[in-house]
Amino acid sequence: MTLAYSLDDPRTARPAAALTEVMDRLGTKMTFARDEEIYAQGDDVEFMYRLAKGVIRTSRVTADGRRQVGDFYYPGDLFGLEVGPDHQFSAEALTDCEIQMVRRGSVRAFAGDAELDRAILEATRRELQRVQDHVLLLGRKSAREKVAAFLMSLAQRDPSADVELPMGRQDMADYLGLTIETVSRMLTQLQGDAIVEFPSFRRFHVKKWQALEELVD
Amino acid sequence: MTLAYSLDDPRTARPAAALTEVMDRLGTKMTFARDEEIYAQGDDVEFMYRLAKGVIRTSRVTADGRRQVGDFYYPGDLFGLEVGPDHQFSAEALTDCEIQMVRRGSVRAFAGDAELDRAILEATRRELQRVQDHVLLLGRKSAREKVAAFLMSLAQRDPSADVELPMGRQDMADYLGLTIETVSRMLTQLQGDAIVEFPSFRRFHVKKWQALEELVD
DNA sequence: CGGTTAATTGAACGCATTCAACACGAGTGG
DNA sequence: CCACTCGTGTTGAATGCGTTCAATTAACCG
Repeated sequence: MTLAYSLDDPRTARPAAALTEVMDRLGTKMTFARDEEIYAQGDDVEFMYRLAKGVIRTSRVTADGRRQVGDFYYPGDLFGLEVGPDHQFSAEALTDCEIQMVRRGSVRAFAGDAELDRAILEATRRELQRVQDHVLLLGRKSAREKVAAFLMSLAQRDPSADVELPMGRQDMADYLGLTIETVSRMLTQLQGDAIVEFPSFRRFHVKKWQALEELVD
Repeated sequence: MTLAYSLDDPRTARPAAALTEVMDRLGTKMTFARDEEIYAQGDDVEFMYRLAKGVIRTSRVTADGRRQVGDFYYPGDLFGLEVGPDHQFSAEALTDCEIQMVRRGSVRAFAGDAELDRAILEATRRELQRVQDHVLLLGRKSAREKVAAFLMSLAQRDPSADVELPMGRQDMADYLGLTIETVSRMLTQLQGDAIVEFPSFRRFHVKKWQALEELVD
């Protein structure tokens, strides 16, 4: 039932079965290497994408070179759902990726299926909600809270003991509206307070969930 | 044709005819007085709304009282398109308003009309794009640039010589992720540079479009 | 091992905030 | 018409958070 689906946490929700199925049938699976670009800012919007393996990042760059990371996408996530005609964001593979791609036109032609349209709408709505949370984070949170919220969201996605950070500090900074130095300082600070622990640069685990939650909202 | 429609500037685009028509047929027109609440954060998502007259603001407040304004809506705009089950934002009338309201269920029942679903999807997509622009503004722009971008967007909406500001300084600040004092300082600064002029607190016009554009991107 | 990139740390700076005082405008009543 | 008040906006001075610039350290990879 589609309604119950919409109640899910937008961070972890998965696209509706109808959509997944159609994409598998009509689309192509492609692989991208680490740091490869999937589409560029300004490209025509031609495809819909579902990430099967790996992690990707969307970002946009202003005329004078400032970069804003839109979001990070994990296996199961749809991305590239832009208004078009051309991409406002670029998408790059953070790790080696497998991506199911399907032409928009193919999906549209196959439609008439109201359930399919609904699934795309649901995916767009979840995207909207995530972006709105991002707005709150950028507009009204301190550096410490931003970094805490970011680690929290990763830890929620990946419930394993040790959470992997597929992105570097610069990506985190550009997502959070901070500099790498500030991100780094906040990470060591959170570690100093024994709230999280970093066995290596790209790996951490939460030690005090409650303290982290209090920082986040 | 729906495709051409999606190419429009999301700030000024209007909902597709199909949707407008259905909302008029099935909905009710209600009036709200200045400062009245249309729905509250946490309320069930029951309706879709189209603003007929006036200006409204959506906002959300964190547990510790920090406020983030989501957006401002003008006549013709759809709002309240949230993921549900309950509103993450509240909506308040900035001026006396007339609002066309229609139950989600009514729209859904009337559907089967693929065009209708498409129209809602389009509206959601435009909303998404606006929020994404908001992210860029909050994450990577200085106070001066934020205020300039805000005035710019208002001036584009309202092509008349004198643009009215339906919102107060606090609303602007909470939209831009700043304090009222900073907003005020930037306004006087932009006025000092003869880029804009304020004949009164709630009214301005652009004097140097080019200088303003350069500040915005 | 070096050589290279990424991350951390330190110190000085600057933009936006905070706290406080002041100005302005609208509304009310004498 | 003026005096008073209240809400809203502006301005000033001091503080502080995050940035900037620079140096150092750590990880990765041949």
